[in-house]
Amino acid sequence: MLDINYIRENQPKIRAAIKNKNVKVDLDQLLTLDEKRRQLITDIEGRRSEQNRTSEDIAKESDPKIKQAAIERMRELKDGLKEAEELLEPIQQEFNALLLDLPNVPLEDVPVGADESGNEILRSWGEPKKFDFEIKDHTELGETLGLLNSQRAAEVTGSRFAYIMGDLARMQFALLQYALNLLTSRKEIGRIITETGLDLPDTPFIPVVPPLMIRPEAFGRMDRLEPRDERYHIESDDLYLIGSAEHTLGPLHMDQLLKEADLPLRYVAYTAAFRREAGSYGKDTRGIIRQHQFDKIEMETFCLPEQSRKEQDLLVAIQEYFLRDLEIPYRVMNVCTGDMGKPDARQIDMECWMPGQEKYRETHSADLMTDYQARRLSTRVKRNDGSVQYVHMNDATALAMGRILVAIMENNQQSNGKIAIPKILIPLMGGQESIGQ
RNA sequence: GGAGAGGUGGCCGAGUUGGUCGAAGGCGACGGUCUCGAAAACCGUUAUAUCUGCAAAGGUAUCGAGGGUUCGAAUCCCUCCCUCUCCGCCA
Repeated sequence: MLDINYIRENQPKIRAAIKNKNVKVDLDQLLTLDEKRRQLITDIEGRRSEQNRTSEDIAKESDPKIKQAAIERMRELKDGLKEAEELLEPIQQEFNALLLDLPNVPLEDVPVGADESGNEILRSWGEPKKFDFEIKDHTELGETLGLLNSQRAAEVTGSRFAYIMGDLARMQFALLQYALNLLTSRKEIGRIITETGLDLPDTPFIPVVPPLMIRPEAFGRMDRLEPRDERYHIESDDLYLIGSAEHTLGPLHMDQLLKEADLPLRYVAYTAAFRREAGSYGKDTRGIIRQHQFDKIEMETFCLPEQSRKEQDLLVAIQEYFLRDLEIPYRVMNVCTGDMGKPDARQIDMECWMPGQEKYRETHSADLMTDYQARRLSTRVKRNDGSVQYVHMNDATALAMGRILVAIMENNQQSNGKIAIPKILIPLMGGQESIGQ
């Protein structure tokens, strides 16, 4: 949600954001309603003011005649007030709805574009691997080595589910251990900050095991309830399954007023993520690139407004650090206006090279929400000077298990059919160097 | 699932015979006195949102949410939501 004062004063910017993000919201209607709404509010508050004064007079007045006259006046005021309030209500409702529909405004360096093709490559690392043998994609590797069973999962649960088994399952836990070790270490975070040249506190991430279900209200306040088609809903309890740990990490501080000294707050969670993948029929039907359920390590941070941009850069730096450690070729994408999320002010994606598809595929995302979510959630910070501001929020993938496993499997496959375990994970897998006997 | 208690400001916590209660008190935070400095002590300040306004300032709303009674509601009535405790069940 945007600040109505900001909207009034920055109409060209908002118009551009609506257009570039390819959203349909009637800004003129919003502004008209705002005008009407404020007129009515001024009128109503004037009446209330008189009501309050008269009420005090009644309490103090001893002359029964005057008192009776005042009571009569109060009755009149009450009726007039009711009328005015009934006039305001529908206007306020439509106003609120339109306000919530407005997307966040992209930052200046976000490329303008209609869709994925407008995304900008910021940089890339590593070369797409060349193999001197016939390569397999992860599906084939997984089936051959007994690491994936989609057939059985389809029978037990349905399509887009899989059993991840054996050493691949062990690798998932090794990845978890590896990422958690790094993110919870003040020293490591400090090192990444220094190496990246960012001027930020070295606050480590607080590990969290959050709820996997969420109430519609909290979901809505995160602005993630829509598109509802994409969500799993448990009707008996009116709860939704989260599509990302972000969904229950973000509302961790809703309706709270934090202290400046509390920030930044950095959280990392490991959860399953549930997505219905409505409208993506036929896309990525093979393997585990696109699943209804996948495990993900997710970072979510709350910080001071003036630091949020750097904070996002830090999250991106961490993602790159992971991918380099894992020796996976990747590129960093500056996601364009038409492809980014509604609450995002800036979205950076990581794309990993997937030899099985001969393509870069999205594995990570880093979203800077500025104060857009915080305003809905009412997560504020009391600054040292006494002023109150909305915090800025960032969320970013640490490691999305399905896709990162795919990247490792396909990039590390060897001519003998085995999969080399990334060096960084070997100690976490008991010294084992490859998968497949 | 059964029974009970409760939801008040950054936090804790008074206030329920309806008016002068945005709300005592404590803690915290901030400013000051004292000190070389700090602690302690003492003095003072300290909610949020919104509307009008260039500002100064003022108005309005907010005691879980919504509705009702009343000239007037944190206080009374109704509905809903949430939390906690005990019992049952259970990893």
